[in-house]
Amino acid sequence: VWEEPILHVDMDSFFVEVERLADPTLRGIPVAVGGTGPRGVIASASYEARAFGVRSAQPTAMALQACPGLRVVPSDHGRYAEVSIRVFELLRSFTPMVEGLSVDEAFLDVSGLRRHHRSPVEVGEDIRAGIRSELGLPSSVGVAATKLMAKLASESAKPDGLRHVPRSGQVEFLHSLPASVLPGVGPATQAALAKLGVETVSDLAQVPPATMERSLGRAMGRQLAGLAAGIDNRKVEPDSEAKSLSVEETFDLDLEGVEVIGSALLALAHRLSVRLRRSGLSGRTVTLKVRFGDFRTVTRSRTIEGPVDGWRDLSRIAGELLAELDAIEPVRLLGLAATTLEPSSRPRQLDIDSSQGWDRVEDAVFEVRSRYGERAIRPARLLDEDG
DNA sequence: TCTGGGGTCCTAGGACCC
DNA sequence: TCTGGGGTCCTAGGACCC
Repeated sequence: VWEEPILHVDMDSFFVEVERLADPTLRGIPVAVGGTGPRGVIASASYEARAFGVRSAQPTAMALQACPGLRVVPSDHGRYAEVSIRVFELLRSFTPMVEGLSVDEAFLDVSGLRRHHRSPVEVGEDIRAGIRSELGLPSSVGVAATKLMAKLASESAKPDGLRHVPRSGQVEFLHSLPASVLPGVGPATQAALAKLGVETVSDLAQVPPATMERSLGRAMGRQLAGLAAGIDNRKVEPDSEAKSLSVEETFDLDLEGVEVIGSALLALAHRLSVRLRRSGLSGRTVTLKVRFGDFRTVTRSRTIEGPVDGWRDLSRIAGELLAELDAIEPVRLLGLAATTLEPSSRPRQLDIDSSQGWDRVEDAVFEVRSRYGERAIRPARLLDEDG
């Protein structure tokens, strides 16, 4: 039986490397992928750019200050999604026990591969070689006994490397690290931990679990107490169903005026509807998100009896939720989410119903769009905006 | 330099039911 | 007349992750 059967596979600077496949002049220089507008942020930075302090989630303007020669490439998520599908196909050709964490990251349980491989490390090297030869992309792999250790191992293997953390050495490896490496420990939790005098994982291991639960909450306290002690029983769970679908947009300039805001909301409803229908899903809960000029952010949601996936319904509910807010200007961001998802059945109604005519129109519109692209047909209100 | 977009999970309060 | 405990659902906000 293999002692360390968990692999964490993580693509290196994924968006940047996909862009480099298409444009080799981007190799060997500081490059970042992200928003190029006035409010853009960096999504992925090359290692050459990281040497200048460029980081993901950093405002693009700030990245350019830090690294004046930086090439910033606008992101193309459709293409990254296509490459991601090929990466996951390759991973699943090794084992079905693949749990995706994002477009460029996955856990694998390779326990079942003992007949064909000498060790989990050999599986990891085969995976890296496959991603390199079939897709032309670099990746890093962590091999360990648990998810936590495998993830930390891949992190320390980057870029383009593999690290194996044997079960016997894992506590020592873990305790030397800052507490912020643990999953769920971000800025707020870090500050709470600092009040308890905790900086490293070994500090954390000294704190009584009851104290942790009191200052961090029940779930987080329990989880961290366990992880610090090296206990991580989380299994690799092959992919589960989506719980929400959402779209949002930050505008280059804050929106003012109900007409303008209404049009923007309609555009979002339309985008969300397309994504729901492509996924064959409908939502029973619609959530409107509004970020104001001062960055204050509020959400308003409504759960309804029958699920919706059409832009007319989404737009109407979003408009009603918007009307419930008193001061709505200026608007920096609008977002729309569908949750409490269920598969769309969309049975044909035989009786005459006021919604039927519109359902048929939406079906026809959907058909044309899926054949000619999203922009082929849009609500008339959107035409003067971008088309 | 000024803060993206797409997600997941947790908490807490209130409504409602048994 | 006053007071239960538990479970589920809904809403809003927040932390976190990539």
